[in-house]
Amino acid sequence: MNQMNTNTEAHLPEWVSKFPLLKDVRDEAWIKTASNAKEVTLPANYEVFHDGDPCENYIFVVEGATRVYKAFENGREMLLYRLQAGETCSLTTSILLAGGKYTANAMTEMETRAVIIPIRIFHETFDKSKGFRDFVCSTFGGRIRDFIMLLESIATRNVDVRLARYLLENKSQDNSVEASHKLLAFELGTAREVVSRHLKDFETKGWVNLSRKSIQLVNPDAMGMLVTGCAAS
Amino acid sequence: MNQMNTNTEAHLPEWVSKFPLLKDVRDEAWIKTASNAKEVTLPANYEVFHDGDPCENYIFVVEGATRVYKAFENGREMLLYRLQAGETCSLTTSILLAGGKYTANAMTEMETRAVIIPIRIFHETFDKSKGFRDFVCSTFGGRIRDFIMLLESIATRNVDVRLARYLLENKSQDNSVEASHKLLAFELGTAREVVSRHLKDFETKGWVNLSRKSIQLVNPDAMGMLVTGCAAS
DNA sequence: GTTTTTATGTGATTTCGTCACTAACAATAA
DNA sequence: TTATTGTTAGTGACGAAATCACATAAAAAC
Repeated sequence: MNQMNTNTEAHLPEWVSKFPLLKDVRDEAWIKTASNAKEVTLPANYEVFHDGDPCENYIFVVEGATRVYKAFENGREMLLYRLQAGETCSLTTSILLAGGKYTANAMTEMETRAVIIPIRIFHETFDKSKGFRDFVCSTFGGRIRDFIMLLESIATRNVDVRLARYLLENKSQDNSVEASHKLLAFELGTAREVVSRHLKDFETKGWVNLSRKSIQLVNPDAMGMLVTGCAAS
Repeated sequence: MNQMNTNTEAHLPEWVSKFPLLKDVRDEAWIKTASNAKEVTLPANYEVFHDGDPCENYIFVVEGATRVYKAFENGREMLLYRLQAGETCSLTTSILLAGGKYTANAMTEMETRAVIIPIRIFHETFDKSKGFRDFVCSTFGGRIRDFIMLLESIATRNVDVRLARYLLENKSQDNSVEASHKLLAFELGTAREVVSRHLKDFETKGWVNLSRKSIQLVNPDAMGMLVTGCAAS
C-alpha cells in the first residue's frame, strides 16, 4: 500500500513514548493522528473541564498532574482520580464513547502538558486503528475497578485506617508527608476536622509529629499494623 | 463479497430485538456471532459470578433481572447496578477490555434468560463489527456516569430523602411498595435499622402505613416535598 | 401445634460530618 | 515594625448514620 518504512520511530512524536501500550502501534491511521495532534501546556490550577461542559477532545496527559473530582451540592468535593503523566481521562473517554456532558470537574495541580485529539478525529482513529482502539479500551476498562475500590473506601468508613495507609504510601524518604489537613481530607473523601482529629490521635499515640503542613512519621510500623488490621490499639 | 440479502431480519435470532442499538447491525461478523451465540436460562438466586472469578463470556440479558453488588469485608453489601432485559454487564465488559478478574458478585433475582459470547469470539467480533463495537462502547461508557451518581448518593448521606425517592419511584399502581426493609437497605446502600427507623418516622408523620414486607404510601405528596427539598418537616 | 426462619422494633454506643468558633502562623501592605 | 489579611489547625457541640445486641412478631416448615 505504501513504501514507508514502518520499523522506525521517526514518524511518531516524542510524547507517545510516555504511553507504553501505544509505543509499538504503527498503523497509518494512528501515525497520522499522532503526528497531527495538538500539544497544549496548561498552567497550574487551570480548570480543564467543568460539570456540565460538553466534551470536545480526547486527552493524553504527557507531563504534570490533574485531579478529576466531583463537587456535591453541599459544597464537599471528592477526588475521583488523578491524571498523571502517561494517563488518559476515563470520564472523557466515556463521554466520547457514550455521549453526554461532563459530570465532574478537572483541575491541574501543576503545570501540565497534554496532547488533545478532537472528537471527530478520535472516532475516525478509533475505527481505523486497532492499536489505538485497544489502548483506549484497555485504559478505560481498568477504571471501573478503581471506582469500585473508591466506593468501598467511602462505604466502609474507617478513616483512621485509610489515613494511615495514605501517609505510609505517600511518605518521602525522610518519613514525612508535606500536606495540609485540608488536602488530606480531599484525598480521602472526608472532612478536614476528621483528619485533624485522627492525626492528633496518632500524635498522642506517639506515631507522628505534627507541624504546619507537615507530618513526620516516627512509628510507621505501628501505623502499618493498623492498616493491616493486626490489632494495634 | 457475498450475495446474501442484508435487509431482512431472518438471519438474526429473536433476542437481538431487545437491544435497540444492535437491531440494525447487519454486518457479516455480527450476524455470525449472534446466530451462533448460546442462550442460557438461569434460575432465580443463581450466582452468575463471584468476586475473584475470571471472566469467560460477554453477557446479554434478554429476560429477567440480575443484581451486581459488592460484598465488603465487614459483611455489608452494596448494589452497584441491576441488569435488566436489554442490558449488558459493564463489569464484564471492563474485564474483557482491560483484563483482570471480577471485583464484585452477581446474582439473579428471578429466572433470567441470557445470551453469552465466549471471550475469544467477543474480541473477534469487537474488531470486525463496527456495529457491535459501537454497541459495546456506548453501553459501557454510560455506566461511569451511573457510578458517579452512586458515589454522590453514598457521600451525601441523607437517607430519608433517598428512601422517599425510592418509594415514589418504585410504587405500584395502588401506591404501595412490596419489599422488606433489608432489601430497601441494600438498594440504598445503607443499614437495615436505618431504613426501619426512617420508615417508622414516615409512619409517625402519617405518610405511610407499614406492614410486613409492604409499605403503603398514603401521602406521596408530602414525600415528594421532602425529595424536592421544598421544606416539609 | 410446635419449631424454625425471617422480618421488624429499639436502645446503646461509636464514628463521621457539620457548624461555629478560636488560636496560631505566614504573607503582605502600610 | 506593625497592622492587616488569609491560611492552617484545634476543639466543643450536635445530629445523622452505622453497628451491636438484643426483643418481638409474623410467616413458613415440620
